[in-house]
Amino acid sequence: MRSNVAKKQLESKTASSAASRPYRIEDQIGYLLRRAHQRASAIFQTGIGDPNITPTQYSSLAKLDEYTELSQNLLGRLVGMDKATMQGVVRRLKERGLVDSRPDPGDARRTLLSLTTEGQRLINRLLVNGPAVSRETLKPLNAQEQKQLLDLLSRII
Amino acid sequence: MRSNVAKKQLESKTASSAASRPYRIEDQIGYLLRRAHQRASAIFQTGIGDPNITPTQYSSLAKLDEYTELSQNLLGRLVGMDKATMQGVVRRLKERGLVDSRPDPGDARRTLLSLTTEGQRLINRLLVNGPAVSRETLKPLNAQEQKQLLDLLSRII
DNA sequence: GTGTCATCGTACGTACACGAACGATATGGG
DNA sequence: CCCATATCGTTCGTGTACGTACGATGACAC
Repeated sequence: MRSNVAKKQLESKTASSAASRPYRIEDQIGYLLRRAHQRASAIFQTGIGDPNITPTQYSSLAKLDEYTELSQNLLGRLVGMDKATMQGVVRRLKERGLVDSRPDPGDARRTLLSLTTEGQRLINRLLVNGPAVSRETLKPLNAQEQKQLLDLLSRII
Repeated sequence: MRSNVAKKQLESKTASSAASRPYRIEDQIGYLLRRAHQRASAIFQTGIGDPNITPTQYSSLAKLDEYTELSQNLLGRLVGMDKATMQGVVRRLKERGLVDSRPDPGDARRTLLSLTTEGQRLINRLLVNGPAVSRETLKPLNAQEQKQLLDLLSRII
């Protein structure tokens, strides 16, 4: 009841200014990002070619393919993951024999990660499907809009 | 080694067509959505006014404020959450005394959810901060770009 | 060399997110 | 009325995601 009064007051107040519309959850950037990320993950899972590989695992394997050898911490920074999160991702990849680790000879705090032969073989295969997954996710937009969306997203990160 | 050969072949192949650039993880829509969602969540957590309320809990409380009473399943559809995920969110909100439930008199499968007095008071307070959180998240973009991003995101959901 | 401070990896707790399986209930066709 | 089918909510398992705290190591000042 108190809220209804408050809401009505807010509505009449904002209705007068054309620029600000009423606050709706569905129009908020955080909500839209959550939903869009959900859909992208679902498309990834069905299209990447291995249902047991997650988006974060895929990013990690792809970065190791690119750099050959990386410390766990640096890998985390490159793929935008917290070190605590990275720890879990790496542990699972090691358990599956996709990633190997050895102590850094120059810095005893570091663990150097690299792909195993099997991990190399897997990421080579998955990378083929990557473009199709992105294409499917962006399908509702035309080429110019797709480019724009990627640009806008990278600017709010 | 095998991958390096493959990568070079891919590069030289795609370099010839101007439209398709080399495949980089950082430019993929899924990766950008994950990073953008991370940042939005972080801003939400520090700005919404209660560090113990998560974005999904906030959406749920806001929808209950809007509709007064909803079944758990319908609430899940309105905020874009799986029923299994919804179950955990609702359980935590009930444990904290923010949400109440009663059996649907007309359908014994359903549970009707509503805000408690405390839940109503909390969401009224948090909704005040909602616009500032969205504003901060979109800060790197100008007004037209902000509008465009919201439009593009809603179209790929 | 010693103390101070930062960095790296680990461990624990909390909270999404979803697939799969399950039991209870509802609904429509026969 | 009865059965097939669908829906609703729960439970289990796996995997992010992050805050916090911790111990080991490294870097640097003094």
